[in-house]
Amino acid sequence: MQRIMVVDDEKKIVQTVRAYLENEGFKTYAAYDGEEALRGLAEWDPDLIVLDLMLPKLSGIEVTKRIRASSNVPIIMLTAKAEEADRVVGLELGADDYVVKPFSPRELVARVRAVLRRLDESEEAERITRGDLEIELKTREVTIAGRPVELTPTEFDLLTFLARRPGQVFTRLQLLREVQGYTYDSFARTIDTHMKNLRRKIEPDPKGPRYLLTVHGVGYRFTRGH
Amino acid sequence: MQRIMVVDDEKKIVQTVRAYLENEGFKTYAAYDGEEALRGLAEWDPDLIVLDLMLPKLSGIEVTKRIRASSNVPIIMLTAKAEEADRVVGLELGADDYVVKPFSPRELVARVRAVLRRLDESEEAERITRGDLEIELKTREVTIAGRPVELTPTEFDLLTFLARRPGQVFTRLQLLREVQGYTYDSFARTIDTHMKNLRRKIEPDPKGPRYLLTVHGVGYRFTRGH
DNA sequence: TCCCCGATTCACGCCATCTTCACGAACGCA
DNA sequence: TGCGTTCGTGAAGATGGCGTGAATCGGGGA
Repeated sequence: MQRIMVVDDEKKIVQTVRAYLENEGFKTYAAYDGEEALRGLAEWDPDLIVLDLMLPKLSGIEVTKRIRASSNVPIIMLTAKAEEADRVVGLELGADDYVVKPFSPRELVARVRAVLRRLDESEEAERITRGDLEIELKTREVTIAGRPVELTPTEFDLLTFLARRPGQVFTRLQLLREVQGYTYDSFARTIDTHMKNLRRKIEPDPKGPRYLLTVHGVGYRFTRGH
Repeated sequence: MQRIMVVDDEKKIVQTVRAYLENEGFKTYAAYDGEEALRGLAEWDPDLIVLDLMLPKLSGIEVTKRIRASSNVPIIMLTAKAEEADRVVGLELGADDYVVKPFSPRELVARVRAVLRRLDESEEAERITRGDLEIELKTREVTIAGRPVELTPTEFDLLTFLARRPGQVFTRLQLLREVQGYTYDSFARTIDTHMKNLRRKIEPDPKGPRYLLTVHGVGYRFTRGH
């Protein structure tokens, strides 16, 4: 689960943003001024920081500068319309995106997802190899022990998502959200069917899966070891 | 790291554009009039120039003319709507693309990437051969099993883009952007029609395509292997 | 100005894929 | 071991993506 630190001196904003992020499956932390933000970075090691530009004690700009001295954690800035010049400075200092106040929490969530996704695409290879399983991302080709396997779009996305994070357990709802955008009014057990179909296609013995493991009472995960 | 020179007399624009480009991993330089631009070219040897049309001392047109006297560096022009005539002159003089003010910095960044990528590709091969299909890049001639095929400009660009990257899957939006420059509100399924027409022209059996393959739920790709 | 060609948009029918559902099997706790 | 819960599965139905022909748009040339 990805960890987001929200930094703003307006408690109400922090509260709202956190609520939305938590609701989307992120773990969140709060900081209410620049000093807390820097402590929070050291202590929590968040995967992304949502940072207000106007902060007591240390300004957002200053905080960004100090963060960048030691870390590449992605930063999304919250700015008021009037602070355009500062926004530019923020980008120069290495903020990854910004959102103008007043913003809709949904938009912020979308940006957070976008930045994290962009990052993790750019960081990672073009091929995932896990034992006999190979996933070629650019061509969306999958082979098992060299033999090509035909997957539907959803199957491919699901497999790729899990195989990127071996060992990590996801609930059906999390997987649903990953795989079919974020519509939460669907039937979680749809995932079961995709798993069945995936197993049929990639598991030598679908009854005793080597790759796609069930975690009873929780969800699924891709095998850790091999 | 690629080097971009930004030329505009409005400091604010230069500042914003540089921030965005830097943020995307480019190294940037600034010039605030035509003379500085020419000095900058000699001094910094940039990989691409973003050039405003309206400049003090030397106009953008004049600057372009002088640059082209000695260099093939790609140029992207910034123009106001009203300067349409000049834009045409600019393109005739060898600008590689233009962006109309007011523009979104993101769009400009996209154009920069596109021009650099295009360049990069054109420097490689002069002919693409894939099975019976031959694409002559300089003359834009296409033959299938030796028989010449008439393609429209868009069809040619689309086919070439895909054939350069066999196996790689692209969404309709990616293809649209490639083929018709950057447009934010177009209809992705336009690509379907181009595909249909292309298939009609180059596929022996358009119903069972050998070259241009559909990836259901994702987009299209040129066949890998054969 | 009109004409023509190519690009774009649109509507519709078909079919791959996704979703839902029901029921029996497997699991895990006491 | 017994029982409630969760999971696997096959099949049926709903969804939505794709191919296509045809209408419309738009720009360049006669």
